[in-house]
Amino acid sequence: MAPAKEPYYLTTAIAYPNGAPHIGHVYEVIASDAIARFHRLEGREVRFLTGTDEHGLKMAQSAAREGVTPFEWATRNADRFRAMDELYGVSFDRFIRTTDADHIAASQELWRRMAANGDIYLGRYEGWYSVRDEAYFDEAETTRHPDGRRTAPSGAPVEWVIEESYFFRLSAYQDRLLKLYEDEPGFIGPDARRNEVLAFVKRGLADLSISRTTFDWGVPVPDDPKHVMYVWVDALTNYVTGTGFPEDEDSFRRWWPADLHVIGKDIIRFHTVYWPAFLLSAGLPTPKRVFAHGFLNNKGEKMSKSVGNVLDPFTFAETYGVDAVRYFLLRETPFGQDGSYSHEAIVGRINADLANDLGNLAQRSLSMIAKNSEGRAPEPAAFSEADRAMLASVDALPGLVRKAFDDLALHQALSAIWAVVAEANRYFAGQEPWALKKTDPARMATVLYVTAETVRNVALLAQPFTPASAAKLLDLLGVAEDARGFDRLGEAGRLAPGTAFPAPQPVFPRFVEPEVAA
RNA sequence: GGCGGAGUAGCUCAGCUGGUUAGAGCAGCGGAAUCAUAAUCCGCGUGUCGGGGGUUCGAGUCCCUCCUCCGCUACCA
Repeated sequence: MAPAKEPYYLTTAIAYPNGAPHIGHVYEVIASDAIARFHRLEGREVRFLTGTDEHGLKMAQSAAREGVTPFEWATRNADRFRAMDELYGVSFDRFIRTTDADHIAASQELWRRMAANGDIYLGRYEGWYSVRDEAYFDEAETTRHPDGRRTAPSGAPVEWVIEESYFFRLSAYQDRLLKLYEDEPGFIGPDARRNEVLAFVKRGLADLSISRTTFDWGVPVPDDPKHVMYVWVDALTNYVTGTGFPEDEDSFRRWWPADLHVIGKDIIRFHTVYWPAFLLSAGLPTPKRVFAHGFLNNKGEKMSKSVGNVLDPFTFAETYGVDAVRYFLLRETPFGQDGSYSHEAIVGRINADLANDLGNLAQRSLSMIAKNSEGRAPEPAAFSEADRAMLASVDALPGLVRKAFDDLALHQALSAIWAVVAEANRYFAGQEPWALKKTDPARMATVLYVTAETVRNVALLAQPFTPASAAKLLDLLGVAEDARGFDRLGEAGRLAPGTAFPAPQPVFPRFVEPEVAA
């Protein structure tokens, strides 16, 4: 029996369900999903958490506008996020909602521990407050108009508000945070983001206002229910709630600290400054890694509702197919950098990489096997130099893919896999099995075997990225469902000659432009 | 302003601690093949490596300077 492997716990950021999900949400969850699937295929026990962040003034305001309770409003939208996750094959283990009872309990427990450590005190927060923005602004940020009105950068009116508020003694954590960044250089990725955070913390930290009294849609502060927690305190806590904290201690100890938080680049500070400080204060371990992905642009332009170029994930999947979208988003953009979407780009990837390179490679080799090998895995003769070179490239792949996942360079994993697909097409064309059919059938069988074995390995490694299509490919190769883990890569799982294959059928369809109505 | 990142073929980008004729994919052009989802394979690039200066036997790769773009510069997330 293989030695037990370390469990792996990863999370996405939780989405603020104050509207419909957009393609940026898809990007984050499928990248996280690929990582989760990768580790499961490696034989690790994985826990994958995603969900929604449902408190805060904006949710309450939207609900009021819709004439429903905040919880009803949150539920309506959370359901759409969950439906989107399910549509895209996101293999989460729990979809957490910050309105879940156990989460509210966990948030209050974390608060109590921070308070017990002397890091929470009651103070007063005052400043120029914009109700619409739900934010305070520095005086310098506001604009004073000739008629005496004062407005926020957004144009929303601001008023001078004095609010009783609990504060978190963030200022006390500067040195400990800097030590954390130094001791664990991989804590923040990519490196450029790490530099930003480092610079930010070195400038000095002020205490953080962590409660509100101006609205009540939030987690009540323990022993002082006229305060609700600042949304981020409660939101960040979801990551420990997801492990069973504080009730289920065994589960908590098993999964915490998280191996990875996948987040957008806009919320780095919350995850790499506030969150570890909260945890240190509460006496809990800090997560091992926080990785910030970039944003997706539409043809180089920011997506925004006002520009009207926001992509609807449901339409997107319907147009191109779930696996095609997953492949495109993870292949086209180096993970951690901003990416760009365009119809031409995605169609190029679908047709060139998926349909032509891999889909057609599978189809041309499998249909020859169907016709010339009785639909069974061929019996190879002695391997030639070319065969050995092909298989050597195949067997080198797992190492490259593992390295790429270690670095969270998902695009490099795909690039390495598809380099082998390209090599296989060269190998196949060079060996000309269709000509060998007449001159040297044994040799033909060997070439077909090597090609099928190559496709098997490629399909195994493609599972984290295009799970449904990879499964179809493995079905076509007669690979049993319990023989699809990464322990079957290479020699350990070589196709057994004589294995029956079902009739081949295309796995990756070409994208054909719809007829334009005249 | 300060800190950080980036500027390499039409497009998207690789190029680690300086070293033979600067690479890949896509697009384009020409050819081959016909097993295959008209897919595949082979061949074809005179690129001021943002500008200028410098160090060096030798720089896309180091130093200086200038230009352009982007991110961060706290309590909106």
